[in-house]
Amino acid sequence: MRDEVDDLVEAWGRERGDLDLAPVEVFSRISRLARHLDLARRDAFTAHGIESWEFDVLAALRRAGTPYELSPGRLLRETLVTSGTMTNRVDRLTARGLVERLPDPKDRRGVLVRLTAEGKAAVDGAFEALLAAEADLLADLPEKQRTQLAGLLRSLLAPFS
Amino acid sequence: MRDEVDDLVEAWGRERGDLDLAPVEVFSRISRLARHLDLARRDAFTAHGIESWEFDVLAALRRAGTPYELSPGRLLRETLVTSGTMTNRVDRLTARGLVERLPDPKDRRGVLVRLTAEGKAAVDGAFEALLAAEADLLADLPEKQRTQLAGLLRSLLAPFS
DNA sequence: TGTGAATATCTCGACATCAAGACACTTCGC
DNA sequence: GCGAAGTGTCTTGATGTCGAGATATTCACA
Repeated sequence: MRDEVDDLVEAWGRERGDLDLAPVEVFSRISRLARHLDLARRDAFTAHGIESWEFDVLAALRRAGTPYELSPGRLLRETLVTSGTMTNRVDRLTARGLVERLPDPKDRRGVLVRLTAEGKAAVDGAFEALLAAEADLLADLPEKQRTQLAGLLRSLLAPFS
Repeated sequence: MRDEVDDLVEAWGRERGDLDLAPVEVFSRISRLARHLDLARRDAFTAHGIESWEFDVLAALRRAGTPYELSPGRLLRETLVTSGTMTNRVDRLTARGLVERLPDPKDRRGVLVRLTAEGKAAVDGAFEALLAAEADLLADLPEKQRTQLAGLLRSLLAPFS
């Protein structure tokens, strides 16, 4: 079975046969899979009427557990965006009624963002759709190999944490 | 060895113990690795005075082989951006002297984008730096496992091609 | 050869993001 | 307690990308 990266490596090999292209075999596939995955996510979420960035924020709140509240600062660290972006996102999610802003009782500088009942329903539905779509992509991979893959990826990712 | 995704899966497991989170173990790691890799790429390229988007375009031309010419249309398919974006990118690369635009002798609607000598030197240097940085990230992974990982990723990616 | 569909590129307006700075409140040391 | 440094959030301006539309040329076919 051949993929796009085989072509990529072949082309580079023709032009730069002096280089060891082994890293490309791994990292180029990771980048491309991430791009395809983004599109698959987008599709899965569209069916549930939410966008990827909305899911990122709602999912962080959902994972926090009841009462589903986090500060904007915490949210931006979870989702790796800047504060200006998070302000904008919370604005739009508030306008859609999926979250609400409340003053932080412990710190009068601060604000808490809380999932509404609709927000919780939306994120739960979207997450199930995402898992289903992802499970499809993995359907051809036997469980043993899937576990092996997860383990290898973990060993690459762990140094960053 | 534990990574960020172990935490993520643990949090979801607390909240949604009813769901099979196996896909997250694979795809969330792929997404996160892609993000970290982007940053590593950025760093490697910065040392060579070019940006990631510049590399994407220059590398497509470089891989095409002499005379290092491709049409804007071909470039946008290679790099997965829209035509408006490619026009803008070619403008900026032309301003930097890394590529030049020439009329397509075969099709008077068309244009060819050609790598200049400086462009070729820039992309070759940047690619070597990228390979070195990526090799570092793989340093702890024995060759056998690296090959195994590449193969597993290929089997996920191939269906998209 | 002429006509309409397809193709190739560029232009333009909208928009999400980032980065830097402003503002309010809190915390810590004296 | 008082002042300075730190923290948390929001505002603002710049920028890169997308998407739709405009223009020019080529292609298919009658």
